[in-house]
Amino acid sequence: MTDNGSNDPPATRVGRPRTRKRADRGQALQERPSTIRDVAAKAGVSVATVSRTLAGNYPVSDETRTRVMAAVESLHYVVNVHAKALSGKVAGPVALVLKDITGPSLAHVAAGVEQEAADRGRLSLVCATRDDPAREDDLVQLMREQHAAAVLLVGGAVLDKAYDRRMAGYAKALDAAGSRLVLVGRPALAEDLPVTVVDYDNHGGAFQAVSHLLANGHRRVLYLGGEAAVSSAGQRRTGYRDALRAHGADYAEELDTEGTYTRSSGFFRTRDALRAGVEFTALFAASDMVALGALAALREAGLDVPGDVSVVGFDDVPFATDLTPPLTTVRVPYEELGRTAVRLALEREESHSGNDHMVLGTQLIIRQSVRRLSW
Amino acid sequence: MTDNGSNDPPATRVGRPRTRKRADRGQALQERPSTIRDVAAKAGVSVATVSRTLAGNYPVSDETRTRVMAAVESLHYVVNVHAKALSGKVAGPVALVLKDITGPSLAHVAAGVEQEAADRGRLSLVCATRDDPAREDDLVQLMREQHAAAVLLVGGAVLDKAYDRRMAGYAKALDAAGSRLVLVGRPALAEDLPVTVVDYDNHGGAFQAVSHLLANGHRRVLYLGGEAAVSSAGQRRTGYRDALRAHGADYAEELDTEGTYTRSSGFFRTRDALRAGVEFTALFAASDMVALGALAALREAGLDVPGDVSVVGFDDVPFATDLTPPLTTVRVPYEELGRTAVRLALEREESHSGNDHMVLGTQLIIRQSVRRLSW
DNA sequence: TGACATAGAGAAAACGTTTACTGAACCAAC
DNA sequence: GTTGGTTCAGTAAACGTTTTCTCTATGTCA
Repeated sequence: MTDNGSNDPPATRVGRPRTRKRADRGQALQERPSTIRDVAAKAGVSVATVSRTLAGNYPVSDETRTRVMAAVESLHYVVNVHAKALSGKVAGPVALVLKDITGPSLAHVAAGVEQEAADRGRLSLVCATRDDPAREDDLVQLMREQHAAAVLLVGGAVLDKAYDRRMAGYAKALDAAGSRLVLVGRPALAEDLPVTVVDYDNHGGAFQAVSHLLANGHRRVLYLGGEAAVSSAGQRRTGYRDALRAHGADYAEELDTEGTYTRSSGFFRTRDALRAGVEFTALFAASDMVALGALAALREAGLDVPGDVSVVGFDDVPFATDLTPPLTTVRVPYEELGRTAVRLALEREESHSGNDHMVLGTQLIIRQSVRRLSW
Repeated sequence: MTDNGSNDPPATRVGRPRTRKRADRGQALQERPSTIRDVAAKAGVSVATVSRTLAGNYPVSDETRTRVMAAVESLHYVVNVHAKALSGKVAGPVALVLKDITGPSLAHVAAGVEQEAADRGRLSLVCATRDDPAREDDLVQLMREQHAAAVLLVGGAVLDKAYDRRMAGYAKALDAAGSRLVLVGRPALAEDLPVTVVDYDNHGGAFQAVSHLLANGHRRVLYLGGEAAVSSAGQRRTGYRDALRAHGADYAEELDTEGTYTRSSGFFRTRDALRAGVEFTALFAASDMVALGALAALREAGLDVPGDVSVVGFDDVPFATDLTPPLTTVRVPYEELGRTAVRLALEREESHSGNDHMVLGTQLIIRQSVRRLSW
């Protein structure tokens, strides 16, 4: 025994036994992916040299480079991102949290996000909450662990009393983990928090749409609005009311309906209004899906659009132009929305400053579902 | 100097200087996310204990647990996935590579993939190639580095001569990195390779559609097919031809057209056929987008559907039921396609065996765009 | 009371990279 | 000839976890 305190001197790390399970046959059967060490061994150089050769930011002799590359090739070596990330060389992904990627507008937001992220060398993670608010919590937590550079919560916020508090929690938690919360298509929060908000002009869009109808001589405009609890629905409704007021048109309770942003809601509300004998010459649907349902109900009732009733939608879904008649609607720059969200978040990550709140404009697309009323 | 070979004994790791840049003010300003070590220090325990407390798979005294949890809470600690992955505790994500998430069918595949992946505790990465075949190479390479459990190449394969070779390369490269290539909505490869293929019955769908038209008395069916190079287009075209032959109907060159799966291609091909005086009482569009264009062209020509011309589409896009008239079309189980792809790949990852090739059936959805021809 | 299991905790190896230090070899300049 | 700068390569620390050993204390059972 020496006077060495412990019973065994810690073996130097160099010779540590690699427990690699090599397939004995030539078959690439269940072989564990090769590491930079394997490459180094095969090329007869150190791991540092391999790393530097691959990074290409350090002088390496031609001869060494050739040997390393050959080894990489023959071993099918591919760098392990986790190890790379651990030593601080990998930028975090962009995480997209939405209700359901299947909706036409959300898909466009997703496309914009993916594009901008890819252009900036980031990966995109997407997760659907499927309308389960509890899942939003889980997903934010998950993305925090993933060290996402930005976590985008897109659309469909239900503004209950806990909403602001919940978002504040997300913002702080994500900030502490080094990532940024981005609210897309949701209103800004009251409190001053580490959060980026990219929204679009719901009020203005509705105002434009209704103004267009009023300018065409309509006085009684049925409004098929969204649910009060959904953030965008409130703004669109206010846009509707403000437009009426601004043009001195009649407001009537019976014209101002509320329901979900779905086709069936549009269908039944329109049918109910017709059956109840509510009078209207035009109809503004708070989403194109709702407009779709309304068109079906009007058709069923034997009414012509725009002959008997004029219709304006909201969203400009891709097939709006293929409906009968082609639908006049409010275009929302969904793709731009996604792109902007990513851009703002990543710019802030780089420069630690920048714009935190942006509201994109909407545009009325005039097609053939509105008729000029002449008395 | 002692006889120690090196000039400095390597300091024991315990006391290594942590270069943590602590914000001096109370503000959580630019503070680096806290690690398990910080938690351990704050709780006055070892990192091992913290890890075990959080994993919950090892006995820990109540008192210790409380202290650890308090530290976790106050430091906003969140585990670092990269470190976790490095020590082998994280399952790889599912990677989805597609042309453009905006297309209605691809969005549904993506939704299916995301759902199945989430149900199995995996994340979903999505990347768009934007029709740039070179990007496919890059993305496969990227996903290999990400250690994705499965890499799904979805739809839109251009079958040039290099296609099989390219896929073979992907399959082998991914396999060597421990992940699985899955071809979704693409035909199987000739060679025996580590690849999973999930396709749907393009031939059968087209056969059904055309048979339906023939059964309704139509003899001359204009076919608006896809580009020969696209994998699904060839199969659908063969389905069209086989149905004609099976029912003893006429085949005519002028009826068998080729173009892209786009609305405008459908529009112009239909218009051209009408202008050229090609005779047909029915029309089969190889995609609903093409059908949309065809409907527009027919409307423009003052022809009624299905009064003058019957129309069948392919895909069953969500709004097919809202067209005028509601479109009879072939439904493809896109969501199921995505789910199955993920399922097969992950089952294979677990059990190292399982089904490698699956073809999902299609279904003819009869609506109101086909009229029975009576002579 | 001794043998032995068990609960609870710590030290340190291992995961696969990148990179800050070193160091050797070579060359140019004084 | 020393000095000093380049070029190229190796050693080992660092990244943040998990987990295998160890070890101590505290039982329990005969």
